[in-house]
Amino acid sequence: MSMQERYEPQALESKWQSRWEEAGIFQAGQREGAPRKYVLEMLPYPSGKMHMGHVRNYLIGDVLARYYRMRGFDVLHPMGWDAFGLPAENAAIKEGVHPAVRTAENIIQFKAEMKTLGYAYDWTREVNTSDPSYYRWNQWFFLKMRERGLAYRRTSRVNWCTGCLTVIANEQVKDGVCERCEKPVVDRDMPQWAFRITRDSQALLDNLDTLVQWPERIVKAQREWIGRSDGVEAEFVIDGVENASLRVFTTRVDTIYGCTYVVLAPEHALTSRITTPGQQEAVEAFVAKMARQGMEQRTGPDAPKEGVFTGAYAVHPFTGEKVPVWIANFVLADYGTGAVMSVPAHDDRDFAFARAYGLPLRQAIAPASGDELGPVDQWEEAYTDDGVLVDSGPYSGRISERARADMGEWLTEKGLGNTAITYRQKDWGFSRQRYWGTPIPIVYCEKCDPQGEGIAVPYDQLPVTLPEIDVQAVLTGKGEPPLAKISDWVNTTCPKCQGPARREAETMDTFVDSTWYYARYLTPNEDQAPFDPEAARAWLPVDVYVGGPEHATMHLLYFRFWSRVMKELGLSPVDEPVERLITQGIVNGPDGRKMSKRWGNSVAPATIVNRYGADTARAYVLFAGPPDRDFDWSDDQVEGSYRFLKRVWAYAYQHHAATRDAVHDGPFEGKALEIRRATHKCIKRVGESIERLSFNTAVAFVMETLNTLQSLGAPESLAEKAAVREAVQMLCTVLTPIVPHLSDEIAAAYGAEDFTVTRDWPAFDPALVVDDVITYAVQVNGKVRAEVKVALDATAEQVRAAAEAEDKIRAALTDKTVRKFVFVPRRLVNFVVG
RNA sequence: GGGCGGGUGGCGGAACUGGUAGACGCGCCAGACUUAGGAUCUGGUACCUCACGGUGUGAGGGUUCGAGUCCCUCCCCGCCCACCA
Repeated sequence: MSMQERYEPQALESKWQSRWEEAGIFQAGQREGAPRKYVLEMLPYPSGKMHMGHVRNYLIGDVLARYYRMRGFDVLHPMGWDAFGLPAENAAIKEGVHPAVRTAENIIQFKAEMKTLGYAYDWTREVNTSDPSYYRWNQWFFLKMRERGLAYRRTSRVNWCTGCLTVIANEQVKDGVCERCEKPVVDRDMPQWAFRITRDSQALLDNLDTLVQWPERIVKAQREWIGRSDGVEAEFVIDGVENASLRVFTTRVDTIYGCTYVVLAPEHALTSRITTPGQQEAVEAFVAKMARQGMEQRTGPDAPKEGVFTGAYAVHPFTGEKVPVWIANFVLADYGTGAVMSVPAHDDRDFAFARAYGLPLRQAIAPASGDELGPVDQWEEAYTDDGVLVDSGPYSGRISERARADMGEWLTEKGLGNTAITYRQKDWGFSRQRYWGTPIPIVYCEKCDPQGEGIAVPYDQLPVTLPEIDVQAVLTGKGEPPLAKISDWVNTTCPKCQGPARREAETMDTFVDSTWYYARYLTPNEDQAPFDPEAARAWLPVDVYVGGPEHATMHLLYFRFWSRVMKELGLSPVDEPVERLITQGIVNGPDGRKMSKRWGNSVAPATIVNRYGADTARAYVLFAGPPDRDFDWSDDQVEGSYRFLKRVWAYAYQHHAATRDAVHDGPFEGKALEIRRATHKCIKRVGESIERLSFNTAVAFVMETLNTLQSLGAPESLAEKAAVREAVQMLCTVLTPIVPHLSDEIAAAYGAEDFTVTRDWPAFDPALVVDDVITYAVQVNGKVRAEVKVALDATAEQVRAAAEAEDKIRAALTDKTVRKFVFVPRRLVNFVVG
């Protein structure tokens, strides 16, 4: 095959893309008996256009997928669409286009754009989460989980827009007002569906230790998010109110003798019962104000501490003293018991609150060092460290840690409390008042289900599909949930009594869709189950999962939770869905700011592909820096990557005619040997770089190799020609994970009839990756004074002799005593002189 | 406030296990080919110094024959979480 002089990426790239597709080389499950690798990137929400973050994300997976294939694995590398969601629904409200229509258009565009980048996907497994054949299994999972008590209905707090008269998402609340109508947003308690993820809080926490190939920061973020605290609950009986007592949760029961009052969340069930008539007005006003504020405002970064006295007193379990009961904004109703004991001397928040309201301080802990802190009323801040208990009755003199254990035991014995473990993690509320999502397969029948708990739609009636709608009339973003407006959909018959019933009008959070999609790719057409458990045994867990670190605590926790559920249901063999997680950094604009419309600093992938070709885009994005690091876009560097590819092309072109048929069995000496050495070092280093995800250095090593080859000049002898031919072939081969189109084109020009990615990753010759002459640095007292070249296997004595023969070294050693001679094989020697 | 990253030439970055700091690329300088080049090729390029030599990885200290890398103290930048008792 001939080769043209100019590198013209556009034409050759689409040619190879179609050839790969025709040959079906990226379809998984074709390599009988080969070990398997499942490489996955987080599936995208199909907006109309890709951005550079997508390009980078998929590229990381793509390089690995191609590389593993060359390493002999049967690789599964699928792609699909997280197709439900808010943007399409918002667009529908604004423009009146049906979300399904818009989403379908977007998918076509997005997919076409992805294809221009040459990703090695198995498109035969494409999944669309908005397709009934997919979301029916969301419904199936929901019913299974409900049977197990893992999905339930509860009352919980939502953002209620006072203008739109509807529930809105957190992202739609800006500074306490609705971003659409700018009316105030308030908290409102409403019935919601939730998944009992907290059942597995401890397991999810424990299993983090097994995720050794996850980035430390993600593991830490999850640990923090689950937020286990070990402490005690202690009971405070309300003075003078029949059968009223409250429990506080504390991790610092050792400070309890310093407790001078207790504080409840305004929403605490006891608040209204214990408030004295004199305080009623103030308390009600405060509670009302809190309800108006919404959580954002109330507990935000610089919300001041505010509270009010209820008039009630509670009995301190240890001292029997009566301490006042307050309510305050900073106490959270949904954490611990919704009540805290206040120890202003030893807690920062309590200190600030006590100071603001003139409440008393009492010291209960002294520094273990014996340092005196002075009178507690004059403290500038709380003393929050552990220490030795003081003024703590029988516990005085004990150290904090011991005291905690002893006091917990005492409370348990007296029936005034118990040790307790609390988690920050909350159950996952997943119902949404949206149209564009999975319908929750529940109906309400007043006759069979007067409590309104919901009756499951029978499995054989799944899927409950979304009805056709008049977009303009239904998707208004206002009032009751869209589906509630479709009377012939929402009105149905009760599966139990066949009488009239209403369907649940809420839909599922789109995070449900992304909990298990990776398993759907295994058998995307399965219609008896979400997926075939047999295939799951073959392919799970996912070997490599690539996505943004912003998913640390939501998606990746839901995903792990769901994996456990799938195992319980006998569908999947594994607890943990993913072996190795890679989180990629952000691609910023050239100005260092996040690419966005606002700054006008976005660079569209399509622009780069059109101008330079996909391979340049690929090489640049990989070369720009390590995958987990952010980088700023640089047009100049793109140009540099393009230049590099042109140079590869030029080298191949230049020697094409003379070397493409050159065969030589050896020996290789002189220049031919140099060429081969460069080639084999390149194979070794690129492979090692890819293994450790250092794609930028992989590219750099190929550049370096090319520099070396070029400086060696045109081949003359047959041996040299054969060496150049090998060099070109190997360059194409090791470059194919990075720039696959260029690689295949050059390889074909050199006579290849295969695809480079279907080759085995080349083995390097170990004899060729070490030079036979080594340059040693010669140091005197740790400073480099000279270099010497010696044979590879030179002994310490030989290197020392060579070093001492250097003028500079001789001069530096004159009149000095060599106290020590350090020899580091193949690197340096150091004369330590005095 | 907490957690996690990160501070290395003019810039992006390299140095994987303590061993010649600055690979590779961009930019810049000089030259070649050119009517011209923002095309391509060749050479140079950490800083100070004419040179000998010296100085350099955010600052300061330490360990070591030897520190970008390990230890201690501190400063700055970015991201995430944030009144969780």
